[in-house]
Amino acid sequence: MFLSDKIKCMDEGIAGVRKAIPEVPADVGLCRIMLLIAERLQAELEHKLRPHKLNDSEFRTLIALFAHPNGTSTPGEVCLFTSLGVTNMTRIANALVKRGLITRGPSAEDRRRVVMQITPAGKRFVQKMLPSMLPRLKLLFDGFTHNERSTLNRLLRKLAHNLSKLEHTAGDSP
Amino acid sequence: MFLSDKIKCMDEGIAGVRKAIPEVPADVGLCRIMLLIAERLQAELEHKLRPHKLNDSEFRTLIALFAHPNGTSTPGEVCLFTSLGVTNMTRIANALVKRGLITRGPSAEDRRRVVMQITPAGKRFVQKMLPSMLPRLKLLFDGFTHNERSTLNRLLRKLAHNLSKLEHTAGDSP
DNA sequence: TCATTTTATTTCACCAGTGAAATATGCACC
DNA sequence: GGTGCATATTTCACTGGTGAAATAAAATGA
Repeated sequence: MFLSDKIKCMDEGIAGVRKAIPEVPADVGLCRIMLLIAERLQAELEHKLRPHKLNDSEFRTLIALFAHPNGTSTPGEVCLFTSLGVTNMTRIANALVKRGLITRGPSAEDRRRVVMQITPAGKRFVQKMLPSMLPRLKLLFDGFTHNERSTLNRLLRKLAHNLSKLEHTAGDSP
Repeated sequence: MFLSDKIKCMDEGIAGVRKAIPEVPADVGLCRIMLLIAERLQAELEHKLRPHKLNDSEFRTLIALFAHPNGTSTPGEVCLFTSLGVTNMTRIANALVKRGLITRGPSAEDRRRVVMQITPAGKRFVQKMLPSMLPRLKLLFDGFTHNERSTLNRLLRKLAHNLSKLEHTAGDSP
């Protein structure tokens, strides 16, 4: 089922709810559409990776190492850049090691730490893979003017800012 | 860690990648920000539900039934409105039945089908729960003008349209 | 009518993320 | 120099989504 059909159904559904409980604002539609888009976007990102038996988390991890000086970093630091949970990193790194795209070993300076390093094969993979994703990315923003892109960017960051403020407040007060 | 910090780290990370591979466009940041927002938005939605031992999927299902004539529908139809996979519906319905919020039984007209019906307790739950989520939703769009909301809506739908077009094309051609 | 196809739901095995707790090391302060 | 706190990684049990296949009941049509 296509995303546009899902959105149509969602619109209908929300219209029904708002008829039953009129104080529900139209903004819930905005939220739901973002969730649907994100879901589909994630699927789109994984589309190219699947044939190579990698998922998006693993790819992000690989890219984080790629973009790092010496191609080395530690699990905790990689998680900062990728927004992945540290507890997932063990499994993700295992998978990448098994695929020969990174190596992993104990750190010399701090024996609590582990250093992950991208291998030459890993670098080649990123350098081949990343550009091959760009045409579809271009299509994704097809018809967007420069202005629209920057407006979208601004509005999303504004929303993110509000979300961050919400994180501070417990939220079950009144 | 707050969403705004995650976004800051993500921005840094992408800047690093773009320095290494300059043909990577800034649009990847737009994509990642949407994914981060969606993730956080989902968490926000589930925040209120968690004390009641429901997750968002279960709540959406309940609402779909609530908004339906007679409060009855079938798993397949509910999935249309909620964008949930049919295979999840069995588990979700099981949970809602156990909580006494819906009933489930065989259909009289078509014995392949199952009818799900919201119970009075389920209706009460929705009527109490939904309005209690509105204050935080209001905060979420705090500072957004009417115009900004509709622009965001328009741009997201435009993006969704492009995503739908991508779904048609296989995508691994050149 | 009876064989084929379509539709609806369920089951199952698998993948991926999460929080809490375990483990191990480093660091600071007395 | 040992005690207690902080940091880094891992393990584990649990939750939730997915696709493929099983099951069962219509619908189609020769």
